Parts: sequence; C-alpha cells; structure tokens
Amino acid sequence: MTKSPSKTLPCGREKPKSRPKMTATQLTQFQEKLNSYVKTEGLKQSEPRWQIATLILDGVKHLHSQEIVKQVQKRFPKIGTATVYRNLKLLVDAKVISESMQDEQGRALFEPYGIEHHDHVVCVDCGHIFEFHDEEIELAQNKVLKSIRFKPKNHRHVLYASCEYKKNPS
Amino acid sequence: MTKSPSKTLPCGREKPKSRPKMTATQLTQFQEKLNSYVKTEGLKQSEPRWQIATLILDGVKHLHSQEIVKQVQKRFPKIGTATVYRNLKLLVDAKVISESMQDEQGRALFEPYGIEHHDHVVCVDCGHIFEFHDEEIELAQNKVLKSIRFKPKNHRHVLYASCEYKKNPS
DNA sequence: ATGAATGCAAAGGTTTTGCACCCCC
DNA sequence: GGGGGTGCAAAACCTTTGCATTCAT
Repeated sequence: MTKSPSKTLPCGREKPKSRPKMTATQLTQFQEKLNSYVKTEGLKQSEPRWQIATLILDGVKHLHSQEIVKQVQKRFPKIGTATVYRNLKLLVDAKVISESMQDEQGRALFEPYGIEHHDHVVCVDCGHIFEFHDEEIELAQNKVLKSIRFKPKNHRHVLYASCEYKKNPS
Repeated sequence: MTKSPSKTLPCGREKPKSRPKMTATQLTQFQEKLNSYVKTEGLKQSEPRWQIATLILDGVKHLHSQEIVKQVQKRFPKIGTATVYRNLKLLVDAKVISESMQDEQGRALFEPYGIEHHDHVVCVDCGHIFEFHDEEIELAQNKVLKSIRFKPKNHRHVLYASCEYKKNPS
C-alpha cells in the first residue's frame, strides 16, 4: 500500500496524465480575460462571479451544473442558485470556461477554457476523468468525413474505460 | 454514378450510408427478443409497450424522449407520458433499444439495439444523423487506453459536420 | 445616479412516483 | 384473483425568469 495520494489512483496505480492544477499565473490570466470581457461588454465586476469561476478553474475535476451549485453554496452560502446558472453562461461566453464534454447521464461538464483540443477518458471504476489528444484519431475522423464529403465542425469523443480499481482494491 | 431520387440530402447531394430501415424479419426478431425478456422476467405483455418499441425500431431517425412521447401520443392518444418513460427503460433493459448517443443538447437519443458497434456523424446543417464505423479509429482508441493501462469498456464518438446544405441551397 | 448583479421565490419544462383501475396470465 | 400495466395527477427535479433590492462605477 503506497501512500502518495497526489500521484496515484484509488487503485494505487500511478495516475495517467491528467489536467494539471492551474498555476497562479494562469489563474490571473483568466481573471484578466474575464475583466476585459466584462469591460468591453459594459458589465460590472462581481465577487460571486469570480468565486464561481475559481471553483472550476482551480479544481482538476470536471463538474456539472448541480455539483457547481452545491459546491459554490457550500463555500459561499449567500450565493443563490440563479446567480450560479447566470454566471456559468456568462463565463462560457467570456471563454473563461467551456462545456467540453458530457458525462454518461448527458449532463454538461465544465472545465477551464482552452484552445488546445482534447478528448476524454472517463474511468468507470474510480470516476476520474483524463484528457488525451491523439493526432491519428483526429486525422482518421477527417478522413471519414472527407469520404462522405462533409466538412468537419466539431466532435465529442469520450472513452469509458476501467483502471481496474475494483479488481485490485489494494 | 447511379442516381436514385430518394437517396439525396436536402442539399441535393447523395446521401451517405445511413441506417437502413428495418426489415419485417428483423422486426419480428426484436419482438421475439422482447417477448422472451418479458417471460423470463415474469412480466406481462402489453400493447403500448410494443407500440412504443415499434416507433423506434421502425424509423430511421434517432429520437429523444420528448419526441418519442410526442410521436407516440400522436399515433396512440390514449398512451400516457409515464407509460412511455417506463417502457423506454424496460426496452433498454431488454436490449431492444439502446441509448447510443446524445444530441448537442445532451439529450439521449434512442435507436434499435445492435451488437455491431458504430459511431455517429451529425449534420449541423440538415440535421441528419449517419452512422459510421472506422477500424482505424477503434484501434487508435485502444492504443490510447493501452498506453495508460486502462481497459476499454465503451465509448461515445460523435462527429458534428456540415453537408453544406446552407451554402448550396439548390 | 444609473443600471448591472444579486437573492429569493415563483414559474417552466421534463421525468418520476403514487394510486386507483384495468386486464392479462 | 393476484400482480403487472396503465392513465392521470401530483410530486420531484433542474433550470430559468420576475422582481425588489443591493452594489459597482
């Protein structure tokens, strides 16, 4: 039984590459991005807005609306549900966060906005979500579309897989 | 080369391969499958159940719950909403239909159950949904998972693309 | 001072559940 | 006649909207 919780899965195996926690610098960049969006749109700054953004930017987990509402209200009990939903929309528009994927129940999961495209691996045993990018797959996709003369616009690709935690519950 | 009048998209171009309409034989096979499931589970047969199943099995379109409710009630006004939802679940359990993919709004789309795996292309212009299977992509996926020592379980892969209907509305 | 942002509560939309009745086995 | 199936209506759930108030600029 190894004891290094930051680098291992529940199964004790080493964690595959996941989204690293954001640095303070990156966080600041997002904050500036949000501020400039707010300014150009003639809006006003607000504390709850940045608190909501931080929850998503600062974590490594992909969260869906309900979890975000719950966690926001746990930390900041004064913030109302409507405020969370309104700001999630705004933050997406501001390109501070994005709805990159959905979980198995079809709920949108939010993550920090990033230009670099990636797809997801969801572990069906331990629940962790990892990101990957595979150029071979990207090219093959385009080949498929080209063969039917369709123009690629976007895609959603999620691999459900197992770290086999349940078989090795060490 | 060959021109067939019923084989074109709204844009006038030839339709890529899509799921063919089910034959009477296949339909019967599904009915038998359902009947045997019903029997082994100690349940009872019901007319509404098969009417709901037929709607999905007999069509070529992928439908989400609401559409199914609407279309069922259009054809069979006596069937209640609850009955539709209850039977959708049961039909999934019976492996008569499956929730193979989701639309862009994250709603589950139902289609006839099939062992043969396929992914989907959704046209963002004309709305049609096509199925594809690409062995190269399947292999590449497994390679990705193997590299992080995860065991493949399932995946969702949807390509959003354009038939360019809007650019050639001829 | 202006109007954006908020919290609350009420409304909307979708899915589930409770219940009396019906019908198949 | 027992238990699953059904329709209806109510409840549960999640998200959006209306409104009076607060707060940023």
